[in-house]
Amino acid sequence: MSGTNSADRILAILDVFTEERLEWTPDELMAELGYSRPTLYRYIKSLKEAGFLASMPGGCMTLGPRVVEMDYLMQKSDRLVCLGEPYLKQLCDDHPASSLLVRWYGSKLLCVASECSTPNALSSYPRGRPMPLARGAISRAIMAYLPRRQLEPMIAQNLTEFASIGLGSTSDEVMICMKQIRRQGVAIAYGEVTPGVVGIAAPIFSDSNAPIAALCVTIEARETDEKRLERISDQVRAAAANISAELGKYPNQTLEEKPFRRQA
Amino acid sequence: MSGTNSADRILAILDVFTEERLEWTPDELMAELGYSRPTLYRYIKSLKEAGFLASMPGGCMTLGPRVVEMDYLMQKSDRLVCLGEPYLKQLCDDHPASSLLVRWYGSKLLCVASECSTPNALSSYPRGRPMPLARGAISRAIMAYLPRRQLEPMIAQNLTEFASIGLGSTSDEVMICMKQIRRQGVAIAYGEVTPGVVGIAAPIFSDSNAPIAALCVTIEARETDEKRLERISDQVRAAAANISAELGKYPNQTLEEKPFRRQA
DNA sequence: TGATAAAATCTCATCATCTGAGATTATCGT
DNA sequence: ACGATAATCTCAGATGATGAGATTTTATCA
Repeated sequence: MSGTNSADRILAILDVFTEERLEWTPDELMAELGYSRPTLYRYIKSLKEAGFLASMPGGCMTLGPRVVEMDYLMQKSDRLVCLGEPYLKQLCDDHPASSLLVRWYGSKLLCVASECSTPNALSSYPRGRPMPLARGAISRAIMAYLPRRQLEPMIAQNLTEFASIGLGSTSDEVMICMKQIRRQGVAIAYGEVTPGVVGIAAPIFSDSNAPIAALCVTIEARETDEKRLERISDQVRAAAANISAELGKYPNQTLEEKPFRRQA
Repeated sequence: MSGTNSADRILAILDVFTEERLEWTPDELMAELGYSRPTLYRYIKSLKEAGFLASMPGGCMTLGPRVVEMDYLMQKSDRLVCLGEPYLKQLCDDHPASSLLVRWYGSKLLCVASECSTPNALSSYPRGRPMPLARGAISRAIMAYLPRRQLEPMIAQNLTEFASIGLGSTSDEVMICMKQIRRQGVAIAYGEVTPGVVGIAAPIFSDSNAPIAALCVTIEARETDEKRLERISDQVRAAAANISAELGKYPNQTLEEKPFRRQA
């Protein structure tokens, strides 16, 4: 929880900047957060110096340039994105579809790269857009490969959700579905996230064989058929496998420096 | 400066995540930052809960999903970006060039949107890429419209830089250049940022008439001539004026709520 | 599966530093 | 230059941050 220590109180300031409200005056922030004037200004000063906030002409505060820069940094240095982008392009060339690369953050799924070959903006998923955690091909492609210890409580927690999709009403039934996904190498979901849109996703693994992301193609159900679906599945499976292999092949420099446990 | 208060110490953690080094183990962070183990873990916990950090499989820390989400939020809700994007596209359709929208953050210039109609990646400026503060058409297009109080110390500080570009060796001479930019409505720079590339930039104003951004077209010098340069200048000037006008026309909701000074 | 090592968290006494009311100074608009 | 608002400073009190070491949790391997 947040609120007892100053670390959380500082970071809480950034929470109030939402889509509905991207500009706040110091007085409004005082009212919203309940901080005293000097305290708030102290916090703001730190956040401004770090670039997370910026003052607009007029005294209003907004999110600062550091946010944009950090995202750029992450994107540019993200080997998953760099390796994956050509595959996204290829998939969109081959099919009237969207293709996305989605990262698994333990408690969040976040699109980190996407391509789109249809003018329809509905099916486009730009970078930064969060994804539902317990719905859709992406989520399942990753979950199916999680170790039991992580998977089981997760299934238990979202059992009603799984039941409503029709994956099964008990944990065991859902586990069987997951096993089947593992056998197939892809997860397919019909209209779970967007009605009328099919999602085909395959997991991407880090060099330690943990699923860290998924490659997904979404396509209008009426644009596709059995045959194309199979072709897409094959391509997605292969692309995800390639990306995984490449991710392991050239490990980050930091991994070399990182002390290996059993080495010492 | 940072370091005496815990606010800065927490935010300092995020500073060590650079392009060269995007993964850190807690022990490495301890060594780098000099924090004790419990303290560091307390900080990490707060940052992880806020989503600014995420632990990778293996215990390494990376920047977290919140960064990407916040950027998405900023981009999606940024009226400057939304209004400007059609103009960027238009300019790239009309010329073999890059067009960018650059925000002025007081102490930083940051590209917030860009288009590119040439395959040459050199001249492409993706979102998030910082720009040099005292060089190029963009910087000058904005500076020329700053109030004297801000402009004069800035010129004094970067006088050698201006001299090397040939804008003048004294503050007064540089001020004359700025005046000329104001008369022309655009700033043009020949190869100041990238050799062989011309930049044409015009300022964008907030509703309170402060320059908050610039629209810029960059084009290879050999792709252009006097005539085209003039045409681009006209277009850039007009587009920037249109964006400024639109920015003022539909103010953010928050501006309405914001207490007006003279109203009370 | 259980043993073992490493990682992460907890405990707690000390004291540094955070806090907030009010005064003061800087900044802005006319 | 003036008046009004915004931002910072001062300072005493006390809250909450800190770090050494113990402990628990998690991961690794036989």
